[in-house]
Amino acid sequence: MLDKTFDAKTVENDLYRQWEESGVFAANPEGNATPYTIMMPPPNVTGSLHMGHALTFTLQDVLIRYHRMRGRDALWQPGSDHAGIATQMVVERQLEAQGVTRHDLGRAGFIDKVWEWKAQSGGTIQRQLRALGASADWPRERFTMDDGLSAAVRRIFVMLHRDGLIYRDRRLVNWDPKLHTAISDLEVEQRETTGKMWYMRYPLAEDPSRFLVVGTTRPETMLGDTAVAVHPEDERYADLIGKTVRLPIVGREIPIVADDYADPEKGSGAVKITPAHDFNDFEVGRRNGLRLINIFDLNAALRGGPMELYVFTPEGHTEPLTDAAGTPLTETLPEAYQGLDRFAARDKVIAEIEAAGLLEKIDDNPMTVPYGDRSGVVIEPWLTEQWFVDAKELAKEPIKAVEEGRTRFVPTHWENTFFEWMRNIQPWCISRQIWWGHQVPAWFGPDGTAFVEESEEEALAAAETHYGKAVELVRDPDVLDTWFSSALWPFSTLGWPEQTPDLARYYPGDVLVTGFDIIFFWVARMMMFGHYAMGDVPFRDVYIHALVRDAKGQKMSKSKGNVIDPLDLIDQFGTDALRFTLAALAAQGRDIKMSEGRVQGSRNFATKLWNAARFCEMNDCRPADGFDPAAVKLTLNRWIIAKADAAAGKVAEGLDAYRFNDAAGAAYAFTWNTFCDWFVEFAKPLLSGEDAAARAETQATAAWVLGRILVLLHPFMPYVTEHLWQALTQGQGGQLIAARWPDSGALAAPEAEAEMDWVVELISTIRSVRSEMNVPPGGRLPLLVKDAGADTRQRLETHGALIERLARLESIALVDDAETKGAAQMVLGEATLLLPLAGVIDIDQEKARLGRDIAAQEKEMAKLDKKLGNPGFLAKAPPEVVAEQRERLDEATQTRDRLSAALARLEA
RNA sequence: GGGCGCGUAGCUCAGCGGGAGAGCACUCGCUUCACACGCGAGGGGUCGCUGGUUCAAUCCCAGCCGCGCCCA
Repeated sequence: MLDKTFDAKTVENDLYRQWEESGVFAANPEGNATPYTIMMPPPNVTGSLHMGHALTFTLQDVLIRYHRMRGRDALWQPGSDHAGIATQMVVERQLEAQGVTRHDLGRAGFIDKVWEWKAQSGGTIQRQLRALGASADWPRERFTMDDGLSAAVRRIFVMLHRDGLIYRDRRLVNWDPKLHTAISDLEVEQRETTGKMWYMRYPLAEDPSRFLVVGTTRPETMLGDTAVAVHPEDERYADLIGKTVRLPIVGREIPIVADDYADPEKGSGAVKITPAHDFNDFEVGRRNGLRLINIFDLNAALRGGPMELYVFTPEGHTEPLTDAAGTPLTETLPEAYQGLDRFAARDKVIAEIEAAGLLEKIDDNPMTVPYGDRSGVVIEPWLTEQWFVDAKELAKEPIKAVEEGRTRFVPTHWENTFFEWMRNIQPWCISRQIWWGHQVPAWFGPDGTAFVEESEEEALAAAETHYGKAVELVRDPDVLDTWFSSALWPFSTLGWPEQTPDLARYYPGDVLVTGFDIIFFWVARMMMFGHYAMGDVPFRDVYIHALVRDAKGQKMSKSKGNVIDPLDLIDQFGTDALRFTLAALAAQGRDIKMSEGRVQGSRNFATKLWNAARFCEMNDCRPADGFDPAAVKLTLNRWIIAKADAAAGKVAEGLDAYRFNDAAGAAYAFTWNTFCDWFVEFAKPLLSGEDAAARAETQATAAWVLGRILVLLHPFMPYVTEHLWQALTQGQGGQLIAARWPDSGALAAPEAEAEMDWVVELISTIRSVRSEMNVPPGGRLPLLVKDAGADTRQRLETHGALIERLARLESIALVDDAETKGAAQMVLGEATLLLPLAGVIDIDQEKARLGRDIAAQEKEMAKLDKKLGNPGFLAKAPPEVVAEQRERLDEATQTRDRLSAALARLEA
């Protein structure tokens, strides 16, 4: 016997272990079934489960469980990524607590520490995923730093390099002065602030009494200015183009150039150009052949010693500027500035400019400032040599694939975001100046020539060929962006570069499920590398889900203190409740506002289901051997079977279209509002009645429908459904997770449906009037039915017992002409229902009620009359629509007439 | 400034060319033999505003107002 409520805590762990140990999560590469593949977006190894994870992994698990039940060979590939910067920071912080730096340990020693840390703390999220019920193929779990995946990184790096799609270049990168590494554009957060615009006067070299006023938000960079730009059509400055100004403080003579970048409307119309410290200025420098001077060191402090000068090559790259003898040319900053932090330098520059009378004015200026998303410090555009991926070239195939629908975004509007980014993509800086990650497979010879190979041996061999003798090589110390290895995930996890059977079978995946925030970081890059390495899309569909927010719609964040921990919700309401809530709220294109109340509602639903099962158990509703749902006799049973069949169709339709909310809603509505609210109540008289055949059929039907419900709800609520399945079949039904999802559509029964819908309406009508007339809930009344047609008579005959029970009637009688004095009257179809309420009924109240009903019908009639009186409507609307409106008018008219007759009788 | 999305019942949201829906909240009633994490009955909406297309607009189009996100 089942307990009174479902206690999630007592069953979840055991059931999960049972599933996992039975091997049902595993893909079956040897089988004949068509694969269904989802590559789990690998969570960060330092991560722990937050609400966003809970959503994304719930939806993936729903899909995986659904398709597994449909008979597909489901592969859900789990794993995690090594999160280069984040992990290195975590481990460094730990070391710091012991007073040790990574430099004390050395590179190899530090990396050992990271692996130690991973062994201890790296499995957190995998445990939490299990708590969430995630049915991933755990023995296949991969980590981006695994040997195989690392080999894949080296292989594709070498391939891309040979194809010229990876190259080394000296250009501006986003430099994080705290972490001492380059980061990609995507790792830079643009924050809105109100800064200042300082206007400085630069004296003309040939006439120091004349000035050019330049505006800047970063005065300290003036130390690296190599030009001033004005707009070519700006008449104010036309005569100055080609002349030079003398840079204050430094004394450098720099040209005045004409470039569209200078906006005549903005400030003075003249703009200082610092090509080594601003992305826009870099482009101006390239167009105008300007010099570059890198004035900052890796801490973004002003440099001490001599600073090299660079120039642009005709190809747009940069190279050191040398004298005729090939000796690099340098400059040195004024001594007072050397070693100053960038912000201290700013103050000093302004003070000195002001003291020299060269400060024109200072304005407030709304602007965006770049911050490192990991370090939180202001990012410095910095001139340095890095490895880049030619993203523009690699983007071509993915763009085509989306244009041609070979990869489909759901909802489709994310295509725009994807196209927008992919068509304007910049070179991707992939090298990082940290230790934890895949070290760049490049070795440098004595003259700086790079040998890019998969191993040191190959590099040495290549170098020997190149130099004609064996030489010593130094490996590039940098590592690759974590996303570089994550981009290989859809095929590296399947064994690539080996041509494994798994790779042939499970690539490409069916769907990638993720949030929009990593479309660029990850989705786009998987598509680039997938096409490059595999010649095909990495997945057919990309389902982009919403962000989970708090109940007020605010983004959850630790600093706001509004984070809801999914594990707390699981603890309070059970995993099924959390999962069902997330799925039911996952409507396309709208963010999810999570609140405890919603989860509580889902918990209540689980309890409702539990109690329905308990009812079945108490009434000996057990699955019958050889039960054929198409062969049942009783209308009631044919009706609920048809409804269950339709519900299965709706759930499947929802899931097939990634409409999780529709799917969850359909299962919920059928379970609660059809099965529990009506069928169970209808079944009661039969289950306790004398007719053994009817009882047996109803028991078997109830068990069958409950089984269907468990199947339909299993993807959403795996624990309670599995537990009930095994309890109700007493272990004879196997595991629900491995049960077959039903085909639907073959069990429709329109006549049974019409009949039972009529019964429902009859009971509802009587209940409504009882309530309105304040009939005591326990009081049983006789029901008189006037003008009943053949169908009505037959239906009353068939369902009399349950109508009496649910409408609380003492009897049902057919009458020709009834004593209506003191009776409440209702119209249902052709028949009029009378509830004699002599002594109870307030005649005036009843008249008013009938009057309201009549008015409502007449309002409807007026609306339909108007529509049907419109010649345009009759001429242009589809005939079936016109017919439907006519029918509705007829119905309303007849109902109105019967209500009027009832009113007349009351007044007689 | 560019792009995307959203304004429907008190709240959170479905619906998206032909009868305004759900959950929660609210009101009233209920020890009805599965369930008070429940049962029954209700109240509540010029479907942001203004135009247009259409026989017909909450739904399609345009503009406006308000809100959010992304990018510059």
